[in-house]
Amino acid sequence: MTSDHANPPIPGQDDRDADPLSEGAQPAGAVLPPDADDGVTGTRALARQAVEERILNAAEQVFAEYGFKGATMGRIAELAGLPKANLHYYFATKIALYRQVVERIFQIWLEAADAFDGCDRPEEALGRYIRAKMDISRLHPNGSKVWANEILHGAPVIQDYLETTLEEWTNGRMRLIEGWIARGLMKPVDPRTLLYMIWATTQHYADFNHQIHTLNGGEPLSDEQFEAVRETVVSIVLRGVGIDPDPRTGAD
Amino acid sequence: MTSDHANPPIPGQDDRDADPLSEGAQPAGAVLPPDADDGVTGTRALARQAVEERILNAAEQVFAEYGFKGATMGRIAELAGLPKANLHYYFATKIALYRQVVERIFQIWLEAADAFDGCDRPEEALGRYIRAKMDISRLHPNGSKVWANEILHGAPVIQDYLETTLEEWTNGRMRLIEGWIARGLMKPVDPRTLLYMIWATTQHYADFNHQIHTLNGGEPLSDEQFEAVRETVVSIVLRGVGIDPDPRTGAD
DNA sequence: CCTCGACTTGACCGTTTGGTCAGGTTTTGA
DNA sequence: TCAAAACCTGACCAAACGGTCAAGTCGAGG
Repeated sequence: MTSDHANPPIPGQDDRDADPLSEGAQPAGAVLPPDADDGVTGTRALARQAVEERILNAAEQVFAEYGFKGATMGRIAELAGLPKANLHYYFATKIALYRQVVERIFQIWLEAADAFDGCDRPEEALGRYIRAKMDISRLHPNGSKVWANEILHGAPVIQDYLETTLEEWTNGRMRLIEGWIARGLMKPVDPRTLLYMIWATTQHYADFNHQIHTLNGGEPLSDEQFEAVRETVVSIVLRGVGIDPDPRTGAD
Repeated sequence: MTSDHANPPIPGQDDRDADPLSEGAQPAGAVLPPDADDGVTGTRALARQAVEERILNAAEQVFAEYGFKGATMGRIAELAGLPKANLHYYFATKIALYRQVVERIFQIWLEAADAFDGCDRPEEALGRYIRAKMDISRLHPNGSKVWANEILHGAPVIQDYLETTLEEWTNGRMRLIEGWIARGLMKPVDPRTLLYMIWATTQHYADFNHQIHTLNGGEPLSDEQFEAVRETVVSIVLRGVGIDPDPRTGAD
Protein backbone atom coordinates (compact mmCIF):
# COMPACT_ATOMS: atom_id res chain seq x y z
CA MET A 1 0.00 0.00 0.00
CA THR A 2 2.69 2.49 0.97
CA SER A 3 4.95 1.38 -1.83
CA ASP A 4 4.55 2.69 -5.36
CA HIS A 5 5.91 -0.07 -7.51
CA ALA A 6 4.04 -3.19 -6.57
CA ASN A 7 0.98 -1.69 -8.18
CA PRO A 8 2.16 -0.16 -11.42
CA PRO A 9 0.00 1.00 -14.32
CA ILE A 10 -0.64 -2.53 -15.45
CA PRO A 11 -1.55 -3.30 -19.06
CA GLY A 12 -3.83 -6.21 -18.27
CA GLN A 13 -6.19 -6.35 -15.35
CA ASP A 14 -4.98 -6.95 -11.85
CA ASP A 15 -5.85 -6.49 -8.26
CA ARG A 16 -9.29 -4.82 -8.54
CA ASP A 17 -9.39 -4.40 -4.80
CA ALA A 18 -7.97 -5.94 -1.67
CA ASP A 19 -10.90 -5.85 0.68
CA PRO A 20 -11.04 -8.36 3.50
CA LEU A 21 -13.27 -10.60 1.38
CA SER A 22 -16.86 -9.96 0.33
CA GLU A 23 -18.08 -8.02 -2.70
CA GLY A 24 -16.86 -8.74 -6.18
CA ALA A 25 -16.37 -7.08 -9.51
CA GLN A 26 -18.08 -6.41 -12.83
CA PRO A 27 -19.89 -8.99 -14.96
CA ALA A 28 -16.32 -10.12 -15.63
CA GLY A 29 -14.60 -9.49 -18.91
CA ALA A 30 -16.20 -6.09 -19.03
CA VAL A 31 -14.10 -3.15 -17.92
CA LEU A 32 -10.75 -3.44 -19.63
CA PRO A 33 -8.26 -0.80 -20.70
CA PRO A 34 -9.10 0.01 -24.37
CA ASP A 35 -5.99 -1.92 -25.30
CA ALA A 36 -6.13 -5.41 -23.86
CA ASP A 37 -9.03 -7.40 -25.21
CA ASP A 38 -7.90 -10.88 -26.04
CA GLY A 39 -5.66 -10.27 -28.98
CA VAL A 40 -3.13 -8.42 -26.88
CA THR A 41 -0.89 -6.02 -28.72
CA GLY A 42 2.74 -5.84 -27.64
CA THR A 43 5.00 -8.74 -26.84
CA ARG A 44 5.14 -7.32 -23.33
CA ALA A 45 1.41 -7.64 -22.75
CA LEU A 46 1.48 -11.07 -24.33
CA ALA A 47 4.15 -12.30 -21.97
CA ARG A 48 2.27 -10.85 -19.07
CA GLN A 49 -0.89 -12.65 -20.09
CA ALA A 50 1.00 -15.92 -20.34
CA VAL A 51 2.49 -15.54 -16.86
CA GLU A 52 -0.88 -14.61 -15.39
CA GLU A 53 -2.41 -17.67 -16.99
CA ARG A 54 0.29 -19.88 -15.52
CA ILE A 55 -0.27 -18.40 -12.07
CA LEU A 56 -4.04 -18.79 -12.31
CA ASN A 57 -3.71 -22.43 -13.31
CA ALA A 58 -1.35 -23.14 -10.45
CA ALA A 59 -3.58 -21.26 -8.04
CA GLU A 60 -6.68 -23.16 -9.16
CA GLN A 61 -4.94 -26.44 -8.50
CA VAL A 62 -3.58 -25.46 -5.09
CA PHE A 63 -6.81 -23.80 -3.94
CA ALA A 64 -8.74 -26.90 -5.02
CA GLU A 65 -6.42 -29.21 -3.13
CA TYR A 66 -6.01 -27.28 0.10
CA GLY A 67 -8.85 -24.77 0.30
CA PHE A 68 -8.39 -21.02 0.58
CA LYS A 69 -6.67 -20.94 3.94
CA GLY A 70 -4.75 -24.15 3.39
CA ALA A 71 -3.30 -22.97 0.10
CA THR A 72 -0.11 -20.97 0.48
CA MET A 73 1.30 -18.38 -1.85
CA GLY A 74 4.59 -20.23 -1.63
CA ARG A 75 3.14 -23.44 -3.01
CA ILE A 76 1.32 -21.61 -5.77
CA ALA A 77 4.50 -19.79 -6.72
CA GLU A 78 6.48 -23.03 -6.70
CA LEU A 79 3.93 -24.74 -8.93
CA ALA A 80 3.87 -21.76 -11.29
CA GLY A 81 7.64 -21.82 -11.38
CA LEU A 82 8.46 -18.37 -10.08
CA PRO A 83 9.51 -16.83 -6.76
CA LYS A 84 6.84 -15.84 -4.31
CA ALA A 85 7.69 -12.15 -4.46
CA ASN A 86 7.18 -12.17 -8.21
CA LEU A 87 3.75 -13.65 -7.75
CA HIS A 88 2.85 -10.65 -5.63
CA TYR A 89 3.89 -8.45 -8.51
CA TYR A 90 1.10 -9.87 -10.64
CA PHE A 91 -1.52 -10.36 -7.94
CA ALA A 92 -1.37 -7.93 -5.07
CA THR A 93 -2.94 -10.18 -2.45
CA LYS A 94 -3.97 -13.78 -1.97
CA ILE A 95 -7.61 -12.74 -2.04
CA ALA A 96 -7.20 -10.89 -5.33
CA LEU A 97 -5.67 -14.00 -6.87
CA TYR A 98 -8.38 -16.21 -5.43
CA ARG A 99 -11.10 -13.95 -6.74
CA GLN A 100 -9.77 -14.12 -10.28
CA VAL A 101 -9.64 -17.90 -10.05
CA VAL A 102 -13.26 -18.01 -8.97
CA GLU A 103 -14.34 -15.56 -11.64
CA ARG A 104 -12.73 -17.69 -14.32
CA ILE A 105 -14.61 -20.72 -13.04
CA PHE A 106 -17.90 -18.88 -13.06
CA GLN A 107 -17.35 -18.01 -16.72
CA ILE A 108 -16.98 -21.67 -17.64
CA TRP A 109 -20.08 -22.47 -15.64
CA LEU A 110 -22.08 -19.84 -17.50
CA GLU A 111 -20.87 -21.02 -20.89
CA ALA A 112 -22.13 -24.52 -20.16
CA ALA A 113 -25.40 -22.95 -19.18
CA ASP A 114 -25.87 -21.85 -22.79
CA ALA A 115 -26.43 -25.49 -23.68
CA PHE A 116 -29.80 -25.04 -22.08
CA ASP A 117 -30.96 -22.63 -24.76
CA GLY A 118 -31.34 -22.82 -28.49
CA CYS A 119 -34.00 -25.46 -28.69
CA ASP A 120 -37.46 -25.86 -27.38
CA ARG A 121 -37.68 -29.55 -26.61
CA PRO A 122 -36.92 -30.42 -22.99
CA GLU A 123 -35.29 -33.75 -23.79
CA GLU A 124 -32.76 -32.01 -26.00
CA ALA A 125 -32.18 -28.97 -23.76
CA LEU A 126 -31.88 -30.96 -20.55
CA GLY A 127 -29.78 -33.65 -22.20
CA ARG A 128 -27.37 -31.14 -23.66
CA TYR A 129 -27.11 -29.25 -20.40
CA ILE A 130 -26.45 -32.35 -18.32
CA ARG A 131 -23.85 -33.58 -20.77
CA ALA A 132 -22.16 -30.18 -20.84
CA LYS A 133 -22.00 -30.05 -17.07
CA MET A 134 -20.71 -33.60 -16.84
CA ASP A 135 -17.99 -32.76 -19.34
CA ILE A 136 -17.00 -29.74 -17.28
CA SER A 137 -16.68 -31.96 -14.23
CA ARG A 138 -14.44 -34.22 -16.27
CA LEU A 139 -12.32 -31.43 -17.73
CA HIS A 140 -12.20 -28.90 -14.90
CA PRO A 141 -12.52 -30.79 -11.64
CA ASN A 142 -10.30 -28.31 -9.84
CA GLY A 143 -12.44 -25.39 -10.87
CA SER A 144 -15.53 -27.14 -9.62
CA LYS A 145 -13.79 -27.94 -6.34
CA VAL A 146 -12.80 -24.34 -5.76
CA TRP A 147 -16.37 -23.31 -6.43
CA ALA A 148 -17.73 -25.97 -4.09
CA ASN A 149 -15.30 -24.93 -1.39
CA GLU A 150 -16.35 -21.33 -1.78
CA ILE A 151 -20.06 -22.12 -1.39
CA LEU A 152 -19.39 -24.59 1.39
CA HIS A 153 -17.82 -21.85 3.46
CA GLY A 154 -20.59 -19.34 2.83
CA ALA A 155 -19.46 -17.75 -0.44
CA PRO A 156 -17.47 -14.94 1.19
CA VAL A 157 -16.07 -13.85 -2.17
CA ILE A 158 -18.76 -14.54 -4.75
CA GLN A 159 -21.92 -13.73 -2.85
CA ASP A 160 -22.73 -10.98 -5.35
CA TYR A 161 -22.56 -13.45 -8.25
CA LEU A 162 -25.05 -15.67 -6.53
CA GLU A 163 -27.40 -12.79 -5.96
CA THR A 164 -27.21 -11.34 -9.45
CA THR A 165 -26.02 -13.43 -12.38
CA LEU A 166 -26.80 -16.84 -10.96
CA GLU A 167 -30.22 -15.85 -9.69
CA GLU A 168 -31.18 -14.32 -13.04
CA TRP A 169 -30.00 -17.35 -14.94
CA THR A 170 -31.85 -19.68 -12.61
CA ASN A 171 -35.09 -17.73 -12.81
CA GLY A 172 -34.93 -17.70 -16.61
CA ARG A 173 -34.41 -21.45 -16.84
CA MET A 174 -37.16 -22.09 -14.33
CA ARG A 175 -39.60 -20.17 -16.50
CA LEU A 176 -38.48 -22.23 -19.48
CA ILE A 177 -39.11 -25.46 -17.61
CA GLU A 178 -42.48 -24.20 -16.43
CA GLY A 179 -43.34 -23.53 -20.05
CA TRP A 180 -42.50 -27.10 -20.96
CA ILE A 181 -44.66 -28.33 -18.15
CA ALA A 182 -47.54 -26.10 -19.17
CA ARG A 183 -47.34 -27.50 -22.69
CA GLY A 184 -47.35 -31.04 -21.33
CA LEU A 185 -43.85 -31.82 -22.58
CA MET A 186 -42.81 -33.10 -19.17
CA LYS A 187 -44.28 -33.99 -15.78
CA PRO A 188 -45.03 -31.15 -13.36
CA VAL A 189 -41.93 -31.28 -11.17
CA ASP A 190 -40.61 -28.29 -9.26
CA PRO A 191 -38.14 -26.68 -11.70
CA ARG A 192 -35.82 -25.42 -8.99
CA THR A 193 -35.48 -28.85 -7.43
CA LEU A 194 -34.77 -30.29 -10.84
CA LEU A 195 -32.02 -27.76 -11.50
CA TYR A 196 -30.43 -28.37 -8.10
CA MET A 197 -30.53 -32.08 -8.73
CA ILE A 198 -28.70 -31.63 -12.02
CA TRP A 199 -26.11 -29.34 -10.46
CA ALA A 200 -25.58 -31.66 -7.52
CA THR A 201 -25.21 -34.80 -9.60
CA THR A 202 -22.98 -33.40 -12.30
CA GLN A 203 -20.70 -31.51 -9.94
CA HIS A 204 -20.48 -34.56 -7.68
CA TYR A 205 -18.27 -36.19 -10.30
CA ALA A 206 -15.76 -33.37 -9.90
CA ASP A 207 -16.04 -32.44 -6.24
CA PHE A 208 -16.13 -36.00 -4.93
CA ASN A 209 -13.91 -37.57 -7.58
CA HIS A 210 -11.54 -38.78 -4.91
CA GLN A 211 -14.31 -40.83 -3.32
CA ILE A 212 -15.42 -42.05 -6.73
CA HIS A 213 -11.91 -43.12 -7.62
CA THR A 214 -11.53 -44.94 -4.31
CA LEU A 215 -14.78 -46.83 -4.85
CA ASN A 216 -13.64 -47.59 -8.39
CA GLY A 217 -10.74 -49.68 -7.14
CA GLY A 218 -8.46 -46.69 -6.70
CA GLU A 219 -8.53 -45.87 -10.39
CA PRO A 220 -10.08 -42.83 -12.06
CA LEU A 221 -13.04 -43.55 -14.29
CA SER A 222 -11.97 -44.51 -17.79
CA ASP A 223 -13.40 -42.58 -20.73
CA GLU A 224 -15.79 -45.43 -21.40
CA GLN A 225 -16.91 -45.59 -17.79
CA PHE A 226 -17.44 -41.87 -17.66
CA GLU A 227 -19.45 -41.81 -20.84
CA ALA A 228 -21.64 -44.61 -19.53
CA VAL A 229 -22.19 -42.70 -16.29
CA ARG A 230 -23.03 -39.55 -18.21
CA GLU A 231 -25.67 -41.28 -20.29
CA THR A 232 -27.08 -43.02 -17.22
CA VAL A 233 -27.47 -39.68 -15.49
CA VAL A 234 -29.15 -38.20 -18.54
CA SER A 235 -31.60 -41.05 -18.81
CA ILE A 236 -32.47 -41.17 -15.11
CA VAL A 237 -33.15 -37.45 -15.04
CA LEU A 238 -35.14 -37.44 -18.27
CA ARG A 239 -37.19 -40.42 -17.23
CA GLY A 240 -37.53 -38.80 -13.81
CA VAL A 241 -39.33 -35.84 -15.33
CA GLY A 242 -41.52 -38.02 -17.48
CA ILE A 243 -39.54 -38.07 -20.71
CA ASP A 244 -38.65 -41.42 -22.23
CA PRO A 245 -34.95 -41.18 -23.03
CA ASP A 246 -35.17 -44.28 -25.18
CA PRO A 247 -36.94 -43.35 -28.44
CA ARG A 248 -38.09 -46.91 -29.18
CA THR A 249 -41.28 -46.40 -27.20
CA GLY A 250 -43.31 -43.22 -27.02
CA ALA A 251 -43.78 -41.89 -23.51
CA ASP A 252 -45.52 -38.53 -23.39
CA MET B 1 5.49 -35.27 23.85
CA THR B 2 8.20 -34.59 26.41
CA SER B 3 5.67 -33.60 29.03
CA ASP B 4 3.79 -36.15 31.09
CA HIS B 5 0.60 -34.40 32.06
CA ALA B 6 -1.04 -33.25 28.86
CA ASN B 7 -1.74 -36.86 28.06
CA PRO B 8 -2.92 -38.38 31.33
CA PRO B 9 -4.63 -41.74 31.82
CA ILE B 10 -7.89 -40.50 30.40
CA PRO B 11 -11.14 -42.21 31.30
CA GLY B 12 -12.85 -41.63 27.96
CA GLN B 13 -11.17 -41.94 24.62
CA ASP B 14 -8.82 -39.33 23.32
CA ASP B 15 -5.95 -38.71 20.99
CA ARG B 16 -5.52 -42.13 19.32
CA ASP B 17 -2.52 -40.80 17.43
CA ALA B 18 -1.09 -37.58 16.19
CA ASP B 19 0.25 -38.50 12.77
CA PRO B 20 0.57 -35.79 10.15
CA LEU B 21 -2.80 -36.85 8.71
CA SER B 22 -3.54 -40.05 6.78
CA GLU B 23 -4.55 -43.38 8.26
CA GLY B 24 -7.43 -43.70 10.66
CA ALA B 25 -8.76 -45.94 13.38
CA GLN B 26 -10.91 -48.97 13.96
CA PRO B 27 -14.41 -49.61 12.56
CA ALA B 28 -15.33 -46.86 15.01
CA GLY B 29 -17.04 -47.47 18.30
CA ALA B 30 -14.96 -50.57 18.80
CA VAL B 31 -11.93 -50.32 21.08
CA LEU B 32 -12.98 -48.62 24.27
CA PRO B 33 -11.61 -48.89 27.78
CA PRO B 34 -13.73 -51.55 29.55
CA ASP B 35 -15.28 -48.75 31.59
CA ALA B 36 -16.66 -46.07 29.30
CA ASP B 37 -19.54 -47.35 27.23
CA ASP B 38 -22.34 -44.87 27.25
CA GLY B 39 -23.65 -45.11 30.78
CA VAL B 40 -20.58 -43.51 32.29
CA THR B 41 -19.96 -44.19 35.96
CA GLY B 42 -18.71 -41.34 38.16
CA THR B 43 -19.78 -37.72 38.13
CA ARG B 44 -16.24 -36.97 37.00
CA ALA B 45 -16.50 -39.07 33.87
CA LEU B 46 -19.93 -37.63 33.23
CA ALA B 47 -18.65 -34.09 33.37
CA ARG B 48 -15.82 -35.04 31.09
CA GLN B 49 -18.20 -36.50 28.56
CA ALA B 50 -20.27 -33.35 28.61
CA VAL B 51 -17.25 -31.14 28.01
CA GLU B 52 -16.03 -33.36 25.19
CA GLU B 53 -19.44 -33.18 23.60
CA ARG B 54 -19.44 -29.40 23.80
CA ILE B 55 -16.00 -29.25 22.22
CA LEU B 56 -16.98 -31.63 19.43
CA ASN B 57 -20.07 -29.60 18.62
CA ALA B 58 -18.09 -26.38 18.52
CA ALA B 59 -15.39 -28.03 16.44
CA GLU B 60 -17.91 -29.40 13.94
CA GLN B 61 -19.34 -25.95 13.45
CA VAL B 62 -15.99 -24.22 13.05
CA PHE B 63 -14.52 -26.91 10.80
CA ALA B 64 -17.63 -26.74 8.62
CA GLU B 65 -17.42 -22.99 8.32
CA TYR B 66 -13.70 -22.53 7.76
CA GLY B 67 -12.29 -25.90 6.65
CA PHE B 68 -9.55 -27.77 8.47
CA LYS B 69 -6.77 -25.26 7.99
CA GLY B 70 -9.03 -22.25 8.29
CA ALA B 71 -10.45 -23.38 11.59
CA THR B 72 -8.40 -22.31 14.59
CA MET B 73 -8.20 -23.94 17.97
CA GLY B 74 -8.77 -20.51 19.45
CA ARG B 75 -12.12 -20.09 17.71
CA ILE B 76 -13.23 -23.58 18.65
CA ALA B 77 -12.28 -22.96 22.26
CA GLU B 78 -14.09 -19.65 22.27
CA LEU B 79 -17.24 -21.23 20.86
CA ALA B 80 -17.03 -24.09 23.36
CA GLY B 81 -16.59 -21.56 26.14
CA LEU B 82 -13.22 -22.57 27.52
CA PRO B 83 -9.63 -21.42 27.18
CA LYS B 84 -7.53 -22.81 24.37
CA ALA B 85 -5.10 -24.56 26.68
CA ASN B 86 -7.94 -26.44 28.29
CA LEU B 87 -9.09 -27.66 24.92
CA HIS B 88 -5.67 -29.22 24.42
CA TYR B 89 -6.17 -31.08 27.66
CA TYR B 90 -9.12 -32.96 26.14
CA PHE B 91 -7.83 -33.29 22.59
CA ALA B 92 -4.09 -33.47 22.26
CA THR B 93 -3.87 -32.05 18.76
CA LYS B 94 -6.03 -30.34 16.18
CA ILE B 95 -5.91 -33.42 14.01
CA ALA B 96 -7.07 -35.68 16.83
CA LEU B 97 -10.05 -33.39 17.42
CA TYR B 98 -10.82 -33.23 13.72
CA ARG B 99 -10.69 -36.98 13.39
CA GLN B 100 -13.23 -37.48 16.15
CA VAL B 101 -15.54 -34.99 14.51
CA VAL B 102 -15.33 -36.86 11.22
CA GLU B 103 -15.84 -40.23 12.89
CA ARG B 104 -18.98 -38.98 14.56
CA ILE B 105 -20.32 -37.83 11.21
CA PHE B 106 -19.57 -41.15 9.59
CA GLN B 107 -21.63 -42.87 12.27
CA ILE B 108 -24.68 -40.77 11.45
CA TRP B 109 -24.17 -41.48 7.79
CA LEU B 110 -24.10 -45.22 8.41
CA GLU B 111 -27.21 -45.12 10.56
CA ALA B 112 -29.15 -43.49 7.75
CA ALA B 113 -27.86 -46.21 5.49
CA ASP B 114 -29.87 -48.74 7.47
CA ALA B 115 -33.00 -47.23 5.97
CA PHE B 116 -32.01 -49.05 2.84
CA ASP B 117 -32.56 -52.44 4.39
CA GLY B 118 -35.50 -54.19 5.98
CA CYS B 119 -37.77 -54.39 2.99
CA ASP B 120 -37.54 -55.85 -0.44
CA ARG B 121 -39.43 -53.37 -2.56
CA PRO B 122 -37.23 -50.80 -4.27
CA GLU B 123 -39.80 -48.01 -4.05
CA GLU B 124 -39.91 -48.38 -0.31
CA ALA B 125 -36.18 -48.92 0.27
CA LEU B 126 -35.08 -46.10 -2.04
CA GLY B 127 -37.78 -43.77 -0.77
CA ARG B 128 -36.86 -44.36 2.83
CA TYR B 129 -33.16 -43.95 2.14
CA ILE B 130 -33.58 -40.72 0.21
CA ARG B 131 -35.84 -39.29 2.90
CA ALA B 132 -33.41 -40.31 5.63
CA LYS B 133 -30.50 -38.68 3.84
CA MET B 134 -32.51 -35.53 3.16
CA ASP B 135 -33.41 -35.32 6.83
CA ILE B 136 -29.75 -35.65 7.78
CA SER B 137 -28.93 -32.78 5.46
CA ARG B 138 -31.60 -30.77 7.22
CA LEU B 139 -30.53 -31.71 10.75
CA HIS B 140 -26.76 -31.98 10.43
CA PRO B 141 -25.64 -29.63 7.66
CA ASN B 142 -22.36 -28.94 9.42
CA GLY B 143 -21.49 -32.59 9.64
CA SER B 144 -22.17 -33.03 5.95
CA LYS B 145 -20.04 -30.00 5.18
CA VAL B 146 -17.08 -31.31 7.13
CA TRP B 147 -17.41 -34.59 5.31
CA ALA B 148 -17.62 -32.84 1.94
CA ASN B 149 -14.61 -30.74 2.76
CA GLU B 150 -12.66 -33.82 3.72
CA ILE B 151 -13.43 -35.63 0.46
CA LEU B 152 -12.91 -32.49 -1.57
CA HIS B 153 -9.34 -32.27 -0.33
CA GLY B 154 -8.55 -35.90 -0.96
CA ALA B 155 -9.76 -37.54 2.27
CA PRO B 156 -6.42 -37.24 4.08
CA VAL B 157 -7.98 -38.43 7.35
CA ILE B 158 -10.73 -40.87 6.41
CA GLN B 159 -9.25 -42.67 3.44
CA ASP B 160 -9.40 -45.95 5.31
CA TYR B 161 -13.14 -45.54 5.91
CA LEU B 162 -13.69 -45.07 2.21
CA GLU B 163 -11.69 -48.19 1.40
CA THR B 164 -13.29 -50.43 4.00
CA THR B 165 -16.67 -49.61 5.52
CA LEU B 166 -17.99 -47.42 2.74
CA GLU B 167 -16.88 -49.74 -0.03
CA GLU B 168 -18.47 -52.75 1.67
CA TRP B 169 -21.71 -50.91 2.24
CA THR B 170 -21.79 -49.69 -1.36
CA ASN B 171 -21.10 -53.12 -2.81
CA GLY B 172 -23.85 -54.64 -0.69
CA ARG B 173 -26.45 -52.10 -1.79
CA MET B 174 -25.38 -52.44 -5.41
CA ARG B 175 -26.07 -56.16 -5.26
CA LEU B 176 -29.46 -55.42 -3.76
CA ILE B 177 -30.30 -53.04 -6.59
CA GLU B 178 -29.08 -55.53 -9.16
CA GLY B 179 -31.42 -58.06 -7.60
CA TRP B 180 -34.34 -55.69 -8.04
CA ILE B 181 -33.37 -55.12 -11.64
CA ALA B 182 -33.05 -58.84 -12.28
CA ARG B 183 -36.55 -59.34 -10.90
CA GLY B 184 -37.90 -56.58 -13.12
CA LEU B 185 -38.83 -54.34 -10.20
CA MET B 186 -37.02 -51.39 -11.78
CA LYS B 187 -35.32 -50.37 -15.01
CA PRO B 188 -31.75 -51.58 -15.61
CA VAL B 189 -29.78 -48.53 -14.52
CA ASP B 190 -26.22 -48.70 -13.26
CA PRO B 191 -26.62 -49.10 -9.47
CA ARG B 192 -23.46 -47.21 -8.63
CA THR B 193 -24.51 -44.19 -10.64
CA LEU B 194 -27.89 -44.28 -8.97
CA LEU B 195 -26.33 -44.32 -5.50
CA TYR B 196 -23.99 -41.45 -6.36
CA MET B 197 -26.92 -39.48 -7.69
CA ILE B 198 -28.78 -39.96 -4.43
CA TRP B 199 -25.76 -39.01 -2.36
CA ALA B 200 -25.05 -35.97 -4.49
CA THR B 201 -28.59 -34.66 -4.48
CA THR B 202 -29.35 -35.21 -0.82
CA GLN B 203 -26.03 -33.87 0.43
CA HIS B 204 -26.35 -30.89 -1.87
CA TYR B 205 -29.05 -29.54 0.43
CA ALA B 206 -26.52 -29.46 3.27
CA ASP B 207 -23.25 -28.65 1.56
CA PHE B 208 -24.66 -25.95 -0.71
CA ASN B 209 -27.32 -24.67 1.63
CA HIS B 210 -25.83 -21.20 1.47
CA GLN B 211 -26.41 -21.08 -2.28
CA ILE B 212 -29.87 -22.52 -1.83
CA HIS B 213 -30.75 -19.91 0.77
CA THR B 214 -29.45 -17.13 -1.45
CA LEU B 215 -31.57 -18.32 -4.38
CA ASN B 216 -34.50 -18.62 -2.00
CA GLY B 217 -34.54 -14.88 -1.42
CA GLY B 218 -31.92 -15.03 1.32
CA GLU B 219 -34.13 -17.18 3.53
CA PRO B 220 -33.57 -20.78 4.58
CA LEU B 221 -36.11 -23.24 3.23
CA SER B 222 -39.17 -23.45 5.45
CA ASP B 223 -40.26 -26.81 6.75
CA GLU B 224 -42.97 -26.91 4.11
CA GLN B 225 -40.57 -26.01 1.33
CA PHE B 226 -38.11 -28.61 2.47
CA GLU B 227 -40.70 -31.33 2.66
CA ALA B 228 -41.89 -30.49 -0.84
CA VAL B 229 -38.33 -30.65 -2.12
CA ARG B 230 -37.77 -33.97 -0.40
CA GLU B 231 -40.82 -35.53 -2.01
CA THR B 232 -39.91 -34.09 -5.39
CA VAL B 233 -36.48 -35.65 -5.15
CA VAL B 234 -38.00 -38.98 -4.18
CA SER B 235 -40.43 -38.94 -7.06
CA ILE B 236 -37.89 -37.86 -9.68
CA VAL B 237 -35.47 -40.59 -8.63
CA LEU B 238 -38.13 -43.28 -8.42
CA ARG B 239 -39.62 -42.35 -11.76
CA GLY B 240 -36.07 -42.11 -13.10
CA VAL B 241 -35.49 -45.78 -12.38
CA GLY B 242 -38.84 -46.78 -13.80
CA ILE B 243 -40.98 -46.84 -10.67
CA ASP B 244 -44.17 -44.83 -10.68
CA PRO B 245 -44.13 -42.87 -7.40
CA ASP B 246 -47.78 -42.04 -7.85
CA PRO B 247 -49.78 -45.20 -7.12
CA ARG B 248 -52.78 -44.14 -9.21
CA THR B 249 -51.35 -45.79 -12.32
CA GLY B 250 -49.36 -49.01 -12.47
CA ALA B 251 -45.89 -48.57 -13.95
CA ASP B 252 -43.73 -51.68 -13.89
C1' DC C 1 -8.92 -32.26 57.07
C1' DC C 2 -5.45 -33.66 54.20
C1' DT C 3 -3.59 -35.65 50.04
C1' DC C 4 -3.35 -36.82 45.45
C1' DG C 5 -4.83 -36.89 41.02
C1' DA C 6 -7.99 -34.74 37.78
C1' DC C 7 -8.83 -30.48 35.80
C1' DT C 8 -7.93 -25.31 34.57
C1' DT C 9 -5.45 -21.41 32.68
C1' DG C 10 -2.49 -17.27 31.53
C1' DA C 11 1.79 -16.71 29.61
C1' DC C 12 4.91 -18.17 26.48
C1' DC C 13 7.46 -20.29 22.22
C1' DG C 14 8.79 -21.80 17.51
C1' DT C 15 7.05 -22.05 13.04
C1' DT C 16 4.50 -20.78 9.20
C1' DT C 17 2.79 -17.45 6.16
C1' DG C 18 1.09 -13.28 3.69
C1' DG C 19 3.11 -9.48 2.42
C1' DT C 20 7.09 -5.78 1.86
C1' DC C 21 11.15 -3.71 0.15
C1' DA C 22 15.42 -2.40 -1.80
C1' DG C 23 18.14 -3.31 -5.29
C1' DG C 24 18.70 -5.48 -9.18
C1' DT C 25 17.95 -6.83 -14.78
C1' DT C 26 15.48 -6.46 -19.09
C1' DT C 27 12.67 -4.20 -22.49
C1' DT C 28 10.73 -0.22 -24.72
C1' DG C 29 10.61 3.99 -27.08
C1' DA C 30 12.55 8.30 -28.50
C1' DT D 1 22.42 5.23 -27.12
C1' DC D 2 20.14 6.22 -23.12
C1' DA D 3 16.66 6.99 -19.76
C1' DA D 4 12.42 5.45 -17.99
C1' DA D 5 9.29 1.96 -17.20
C1' DA D 6 8.34 -2.80 -16.55
C1' DC D 7 9.74 -6.82 -14.53
C1' DC D 8 12.31 -9.88 -11.24
C1' DT D 9 13.99 -11.66 -6.64
C1' DG D 10 16.53 -12.72 -2.13
C1' DA D 11 16.02 -11.16 2.30
C1' DC D 12 13.23 -9.65 5.63
C1' DC D 13 9.10 -8.63 8.94
C1' DA D 14 4.90 -8.75 11.78
C1' DA D 15 0.95 -11.43 12.80
C1' DA D 16 -1.32 -15.66 13.58
C1' DC D 17 -1.44 -20.12 15.10
C1' DG D 18 -0.67 -24.84 17.13
C1' DG D 19 1.12 -26.39 20.92
C1' DT D 20 3.70 -26.28 25.73
C1' DC D 21 4.39 -25.42 30.49
C1' DA D 22 4.40 -24.11 35.16
C1' DA D 23 1.52 -22.86 38.49
C1' DG D 24 -2.43 -23.11 39.99
C1' DT D 25 -7.80 -24.82 41.69
C1' DC D 26 -11.06 -28.34 42.75
C1' DG D 27 -13.09 -32.54 44.51
C1' DA D 28 -13.27 -37.31 45.91
C1' DG D 29 -11.23 -40.96 49.02
C1' DG D 30 -9.00 -42.03 53.23
